[in-house]
Amino acid sequence: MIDLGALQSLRAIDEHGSVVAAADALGFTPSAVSQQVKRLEKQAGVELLERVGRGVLLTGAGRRLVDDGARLLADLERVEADLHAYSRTVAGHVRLACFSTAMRGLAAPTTRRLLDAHPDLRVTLSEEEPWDGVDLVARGRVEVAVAHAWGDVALAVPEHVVATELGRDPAHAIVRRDHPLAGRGSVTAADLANEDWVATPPGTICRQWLERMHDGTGRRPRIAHQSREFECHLALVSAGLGTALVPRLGRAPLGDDLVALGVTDPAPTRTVTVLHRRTLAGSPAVAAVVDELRRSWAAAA
Amino acid sequence: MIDLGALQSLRAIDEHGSVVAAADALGFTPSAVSQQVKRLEKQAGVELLERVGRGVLLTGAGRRLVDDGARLLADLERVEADLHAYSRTVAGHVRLACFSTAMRGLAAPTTRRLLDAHPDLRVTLSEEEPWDGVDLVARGRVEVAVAHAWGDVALAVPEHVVATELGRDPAHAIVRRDHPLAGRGSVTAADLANEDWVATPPGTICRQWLERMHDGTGRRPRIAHQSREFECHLALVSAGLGTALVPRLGRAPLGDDLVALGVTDPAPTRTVTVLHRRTLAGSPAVAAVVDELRRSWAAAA
DNA sequence: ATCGATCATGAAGCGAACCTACATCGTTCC
DNA sequence: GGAACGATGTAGGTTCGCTTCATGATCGAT
Repeated sequence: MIDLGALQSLRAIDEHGSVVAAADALGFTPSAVSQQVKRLEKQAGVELLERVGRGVLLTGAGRRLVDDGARLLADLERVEADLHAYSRTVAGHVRLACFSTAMRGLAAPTTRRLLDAHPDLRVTLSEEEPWDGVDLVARGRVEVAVAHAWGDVALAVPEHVVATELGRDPAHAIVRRDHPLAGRGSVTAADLANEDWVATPPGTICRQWLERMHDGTGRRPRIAHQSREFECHLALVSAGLGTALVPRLGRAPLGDDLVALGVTDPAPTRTVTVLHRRTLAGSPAVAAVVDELRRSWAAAA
Repeated sequence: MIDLGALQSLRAIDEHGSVVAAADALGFTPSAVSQQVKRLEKQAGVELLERVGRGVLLTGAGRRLVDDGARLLADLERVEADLHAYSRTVAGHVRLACFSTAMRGLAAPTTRRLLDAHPDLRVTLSEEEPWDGVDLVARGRVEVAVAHAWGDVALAVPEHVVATELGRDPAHAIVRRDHPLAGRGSVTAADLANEDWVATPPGTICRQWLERMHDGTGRRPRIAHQSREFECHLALVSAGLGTALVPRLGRAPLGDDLVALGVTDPAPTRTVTVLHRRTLAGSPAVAAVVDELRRSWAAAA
């Protein structure tokens, strides 16, 4: 790899016109500068200096190297300066992991605003299963994650990760307007014991919550249809094929034929939290992302 | 200044996920990699790694440095590769010094063609007094110069500079169509002994030649008007204010009212040469510039 | 809960890299 | 032709950086 110290010396020779002057400017002896260039020539396999008279001149390759290298050295200084300014500027690359509905309902508009407000900020979104969020943050694969936990169960996070609660996101029972319960503003879990359900696949958190909701009734929910996408749930309900339990966050607008019912006893709500490593709290970029997520949540509520 | 070796180590830690794995990949011991990062932290004044569990993770500043540094390291490799390819590609920066008329008549169109043919080539033109050309090349201030010497006097060049003759450029006597000599295809210096001259200022090469042309006649030329610009000479001749001795190279098209007369005994011609350092002959960029100049000259002749 | 394995990092020592001092050679100017 | 100047070799010493070894901390398994 090219030695940047030697490259600086070569540039100084070009700038000051002689090895002596360059050495003088750099605080070295002329011999040192001469040896640096010789080493550079050896590892590059090209002649860089040419003796003419009692001085030296850059060869073609030498000039080329100085021209290109000047940009390189300038870039290096810029990187160094940026690093020093790191704790004062919102810039750099923040990776943000979200579960599906938070991606649609929260992260997408938030990121749009962030990029508009901070031109030097780069945000990369990735959709991840909610239970992976904590791990991704803890292992440093992402800077920020949006995760959720159903009900009151606090999210278990390692000591070096900090979780900020955004708020609670309720799930509503979605029924057709011609459904017997459609007129009620809210219903209890017991009211829904006999529904045919459109559910997410077994093992998903939403599915588990649907089953938990039936714990008090003594029977299992009747799963008539299943789909990963809540958009499909709405379509199935619309077609009169069952009832769906759909989180508010990221839910598409309901058609005129559908009604969302609040559910209580127990209330199916999930707690949405933002996660980041404790040390990254000092990063203005991470702080900006977390702040904007909180602001977006508050604005939507 | 940031140590690029340490930067590579930091990147390896990010890539491989641990100090041990990074050291393994780089052929170092884990201790060495750890110490490199420590040094980097000290000189940057920022924490770059954070211990979590029995491993490490990049801090915010660390990630920033790795992101920015990756581009830097890639640039460095590109520069190195370009240097190795130097002797095979027409690229880089060539500075070309020209005297005024060669700039207009030769260098401008030639450079246009060069840039079109070689997108990675950069050419910088500078107008210089002709007698400076040799010096500029010899001292490495420009890569290529176009110079001229009047008559048969060969240009004196140092041993490490090579001069390539492009050809000879005649000066014509410019007279009005109603001038008594206008009908003759060519005239002798003696024919012109009684003209009123439009000349360049004293000390210029063109002025010297005008005086030399009168050596055989036993008298000095009558300088009626003087101007640095040959464009002005033509205008003055047009206005019937005298006769001008104007080189063919770079001469603007003559109006219908003007006639150019060839001159002999002695013939005022200058030899135009291209100059470059001997070692730069190996540079494809310099070779391309010289070749194209020769081609342009041949095409114009 | 304990032991062993894994990982990062410190201290000590050694080797190589790199700079200084000095000498030499070529060039230029007086 | 000699003196000054500039570049570059050589020898030597200092410093820097890697390895070895030891320590502390954490995680997983028995």
